[in-house]
Amino acid sequence: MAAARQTIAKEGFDALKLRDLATSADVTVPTIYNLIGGKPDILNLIIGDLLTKIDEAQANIDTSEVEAAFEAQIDRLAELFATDEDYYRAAFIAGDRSGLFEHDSETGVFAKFVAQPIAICRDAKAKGLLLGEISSEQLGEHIYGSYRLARQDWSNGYFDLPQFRRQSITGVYLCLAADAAPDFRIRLFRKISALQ
Amino acid sequence: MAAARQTIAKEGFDALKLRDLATSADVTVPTIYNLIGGKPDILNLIIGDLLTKIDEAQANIDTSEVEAAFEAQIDRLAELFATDEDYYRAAFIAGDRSGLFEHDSETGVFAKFVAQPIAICRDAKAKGLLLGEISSEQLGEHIYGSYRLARQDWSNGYFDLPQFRRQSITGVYLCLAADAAPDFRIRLFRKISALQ
DNA sequence: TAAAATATTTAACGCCGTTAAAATCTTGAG
DNA sequence: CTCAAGATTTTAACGGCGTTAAATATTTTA
Repeated sequence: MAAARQTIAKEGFDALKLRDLATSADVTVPTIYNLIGGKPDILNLIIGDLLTKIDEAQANIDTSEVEAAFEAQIDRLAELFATDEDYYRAAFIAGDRSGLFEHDSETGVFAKFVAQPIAICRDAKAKGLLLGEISSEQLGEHIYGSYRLARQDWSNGYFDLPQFRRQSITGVYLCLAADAAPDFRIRLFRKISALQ
Repeated sequence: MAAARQTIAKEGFDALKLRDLATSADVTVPTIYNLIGGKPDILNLIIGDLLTKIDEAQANIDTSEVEAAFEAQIDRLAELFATDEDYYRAAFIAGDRSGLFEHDSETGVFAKFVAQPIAICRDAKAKGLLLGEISSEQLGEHIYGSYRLARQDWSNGYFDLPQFRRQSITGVYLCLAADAAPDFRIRLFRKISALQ
């Protein structure tokens, strides 16, 4: 698996050939089938590893302050991705291709991650930062969408990690500003301008 | 090419085998190579066709009214996709995989399409609908992002065309509301609630 | 009508994921 | 310690894929 990680990181998932992998791990191809399985199984292990790492990165984030909460989530992810950028890019591409982030499943990845921004939005509404003219569900879904799009654009190689961070946070603040009460909105305007 | 379109529409791009294609077009495989080229060339023709159709769909849209302009753009696209949903889904997936929408190229697809919402935002600012606290470039880019994400989610099969329309338009209105002047903002709130 | 140019097909190559069956190594009872 | 039973690894091959050189058939041109 270490050899697979390295190959995927350097050359992408499609470049991973079982014969090459066997050579670099000093075994033969059927041994890989015996120990791990075929290519889809390798993919599943990579995706499982990805999700574990993301969960670890998102654990114990203080959500008491709205802006800090969102920024911390994104910063933690950016830091995680930076530890092995090629690998995480490849892992996300593999995940995207295998429909990892489909919306329907109640217990799926999407449902799990979209719940966080929705909860923070509810909190912000309770604090009077948001007007409540737009439902927390709609707002949270689009906030998560901002992150998802930036993440995809980064993993497709359209831009680098610093820009992933900028785009994500700008998107989050933009969504919040849509429903923000006057003072909070002005604060968001400043932050968005600073991110340009 | 008609046979290729049909196969891609029904079974996706990966399911397109040159031998099957040759059989269904009543020629042999090397004839395909002679007339069209290899698999990447077929992909390029599909993508070219896709872009042409999109251009046609977006031509002659009245941009004098802000909300109507955005809604018309999205509705025209949704109508186009509806004419052969499987095919357009497959074509977009092929396009995404070949890096069709990369951001950097000055003359690329991204630069071309992102220019439209930016222009409409400038117009809205001039009309006093937007405050101008957020730059038209930032706003336009995120508006285009809302559409892009919804389009990707649709083409990945995460939701259907009606929801593509809903998600796109909600995203656009959300971005606009972030920088909207009071009256315009209230109008957008109503539209967003209605779309829920 | 014959030769030149073009178009199509035959037949094969190399690469891929995958797997049955043989060979090797490990384990445990007598 | 020995040797059969079990688990592991390797050998060798299969079928399917995109691709292409070379032979064949067709069309065009002089």
